[in-house]
Amino acid sequence: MIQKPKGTQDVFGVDAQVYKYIESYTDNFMNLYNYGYIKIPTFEETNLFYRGVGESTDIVNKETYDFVDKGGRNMTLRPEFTAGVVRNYIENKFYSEQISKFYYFGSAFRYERPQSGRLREFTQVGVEVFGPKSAYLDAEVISLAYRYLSGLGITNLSVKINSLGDKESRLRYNEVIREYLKNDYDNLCDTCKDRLNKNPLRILDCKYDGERDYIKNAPKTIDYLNDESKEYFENVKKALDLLDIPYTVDASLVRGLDYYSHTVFEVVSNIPELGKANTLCGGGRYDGLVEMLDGPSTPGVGFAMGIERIMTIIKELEAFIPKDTLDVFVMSLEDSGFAYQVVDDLRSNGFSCEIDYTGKNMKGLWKLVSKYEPCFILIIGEDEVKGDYITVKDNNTKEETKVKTSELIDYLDMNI
RNA sequence: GCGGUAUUGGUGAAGUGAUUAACACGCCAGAUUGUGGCUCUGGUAUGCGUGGGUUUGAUUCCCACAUACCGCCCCA
Repeated sequence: MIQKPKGTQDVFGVDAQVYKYIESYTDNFMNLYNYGYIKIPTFEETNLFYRGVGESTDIVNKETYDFVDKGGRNMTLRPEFTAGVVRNYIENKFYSEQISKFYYFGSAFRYERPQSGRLREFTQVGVEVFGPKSAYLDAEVISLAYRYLSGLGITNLSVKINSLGDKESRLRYNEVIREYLKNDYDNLCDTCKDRLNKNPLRILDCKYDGERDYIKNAPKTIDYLNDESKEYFENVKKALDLLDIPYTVDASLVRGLDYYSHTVFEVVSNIPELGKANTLCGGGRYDGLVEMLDGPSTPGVGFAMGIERIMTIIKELEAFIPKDTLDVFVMSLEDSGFAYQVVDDLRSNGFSCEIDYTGKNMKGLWKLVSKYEPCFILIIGEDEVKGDYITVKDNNTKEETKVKTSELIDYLDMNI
């Protein structure tokens, strides 16, 4: 028997309802903020992710699904969306506009060891905004993430923010941290020794070294921001206060991807079912990325969140109660096939409708009624066909009414 | 990629080196051929993740592989 590939899942039943609910909620919600839906390719040239996400990241180093297509091209299944959205922005020359706001919703792929809340094919929803560099915009994106999640009924959220500063601040900070860690080099874990050269910021984020006091007391990026970066960060915080978004500044928050600058943030949930996979949303500002991918220098800001983790919470909190709303169940007690015509007619008129196809007797048909819980039950037997009427039973009041066949649609319209 | 635990029907599961693999839910049929969700009766794994091995005999022991979950790592 062929099984589904490792780290993938079939989504059906209640899960599928929750998934579709989130999807349509997303469309409505993003419309409120005037973000436009964008659908980008599931795979791109491998190089895009190398340059966009960053060669020093694990995502690109060892977690991508790479393949060579029949034309000999190196391709990669998208491990995230930002690089692809930026590529689209540049390729379609959206930079002729003052501002571009996009949102996306779809699968991303990472070759990882699966665990709960961590899949090889997983679903991300996210936004990217290009053009203006405004603290209000950073705050909009953060508040959007927060309100999106609370709008889904998720209550136990916390927002963490930090600033990495601009390029100048970051370079200066890198020197400071390297100097600070010079004496501690031998105590660092192997990955952090490597990080010291490539991306020293990440050491603060290390689960192992990050727990040691020496690292906890290490210089923080926010202490080495230049005046401009410092002011920008202050303005973001002010804007968040203005919007009444609760947040905490977490100086050790640096995010794993290379492209971030200035504002970085995460939204985490503290419900135990998520375990360690409790980061619902991660994002920030990436002012250098468009330029890095051969576009004109353009500021950008965005985030991504994981739908599967959101689904876990929604189900746990019972924030979403799925309802089967079948309008009508049709019972056929004669064999002219007339009942099937009625079903077709009802569906054409916008009523959700079901009928039995397995030739059940009365008992079995009523069992189906119990299962589907329709609003109305139509009984079509020989008497009805002969008399040109249909017996309509209201499943709430249990009252039965004889309705002329030609007046059935009107009757249901008035009573449903 | 490293370490650990697990894998029995549609589902939740009990169980044993050798006769019919418990129990419960679900599903199917009947009691009840024009009114149900209750009850009762019967049916429902030629099989115990896959492939090897040990054995007179393995679902039970051993090995490998696969998958799931937990920890590490990483992140959504």
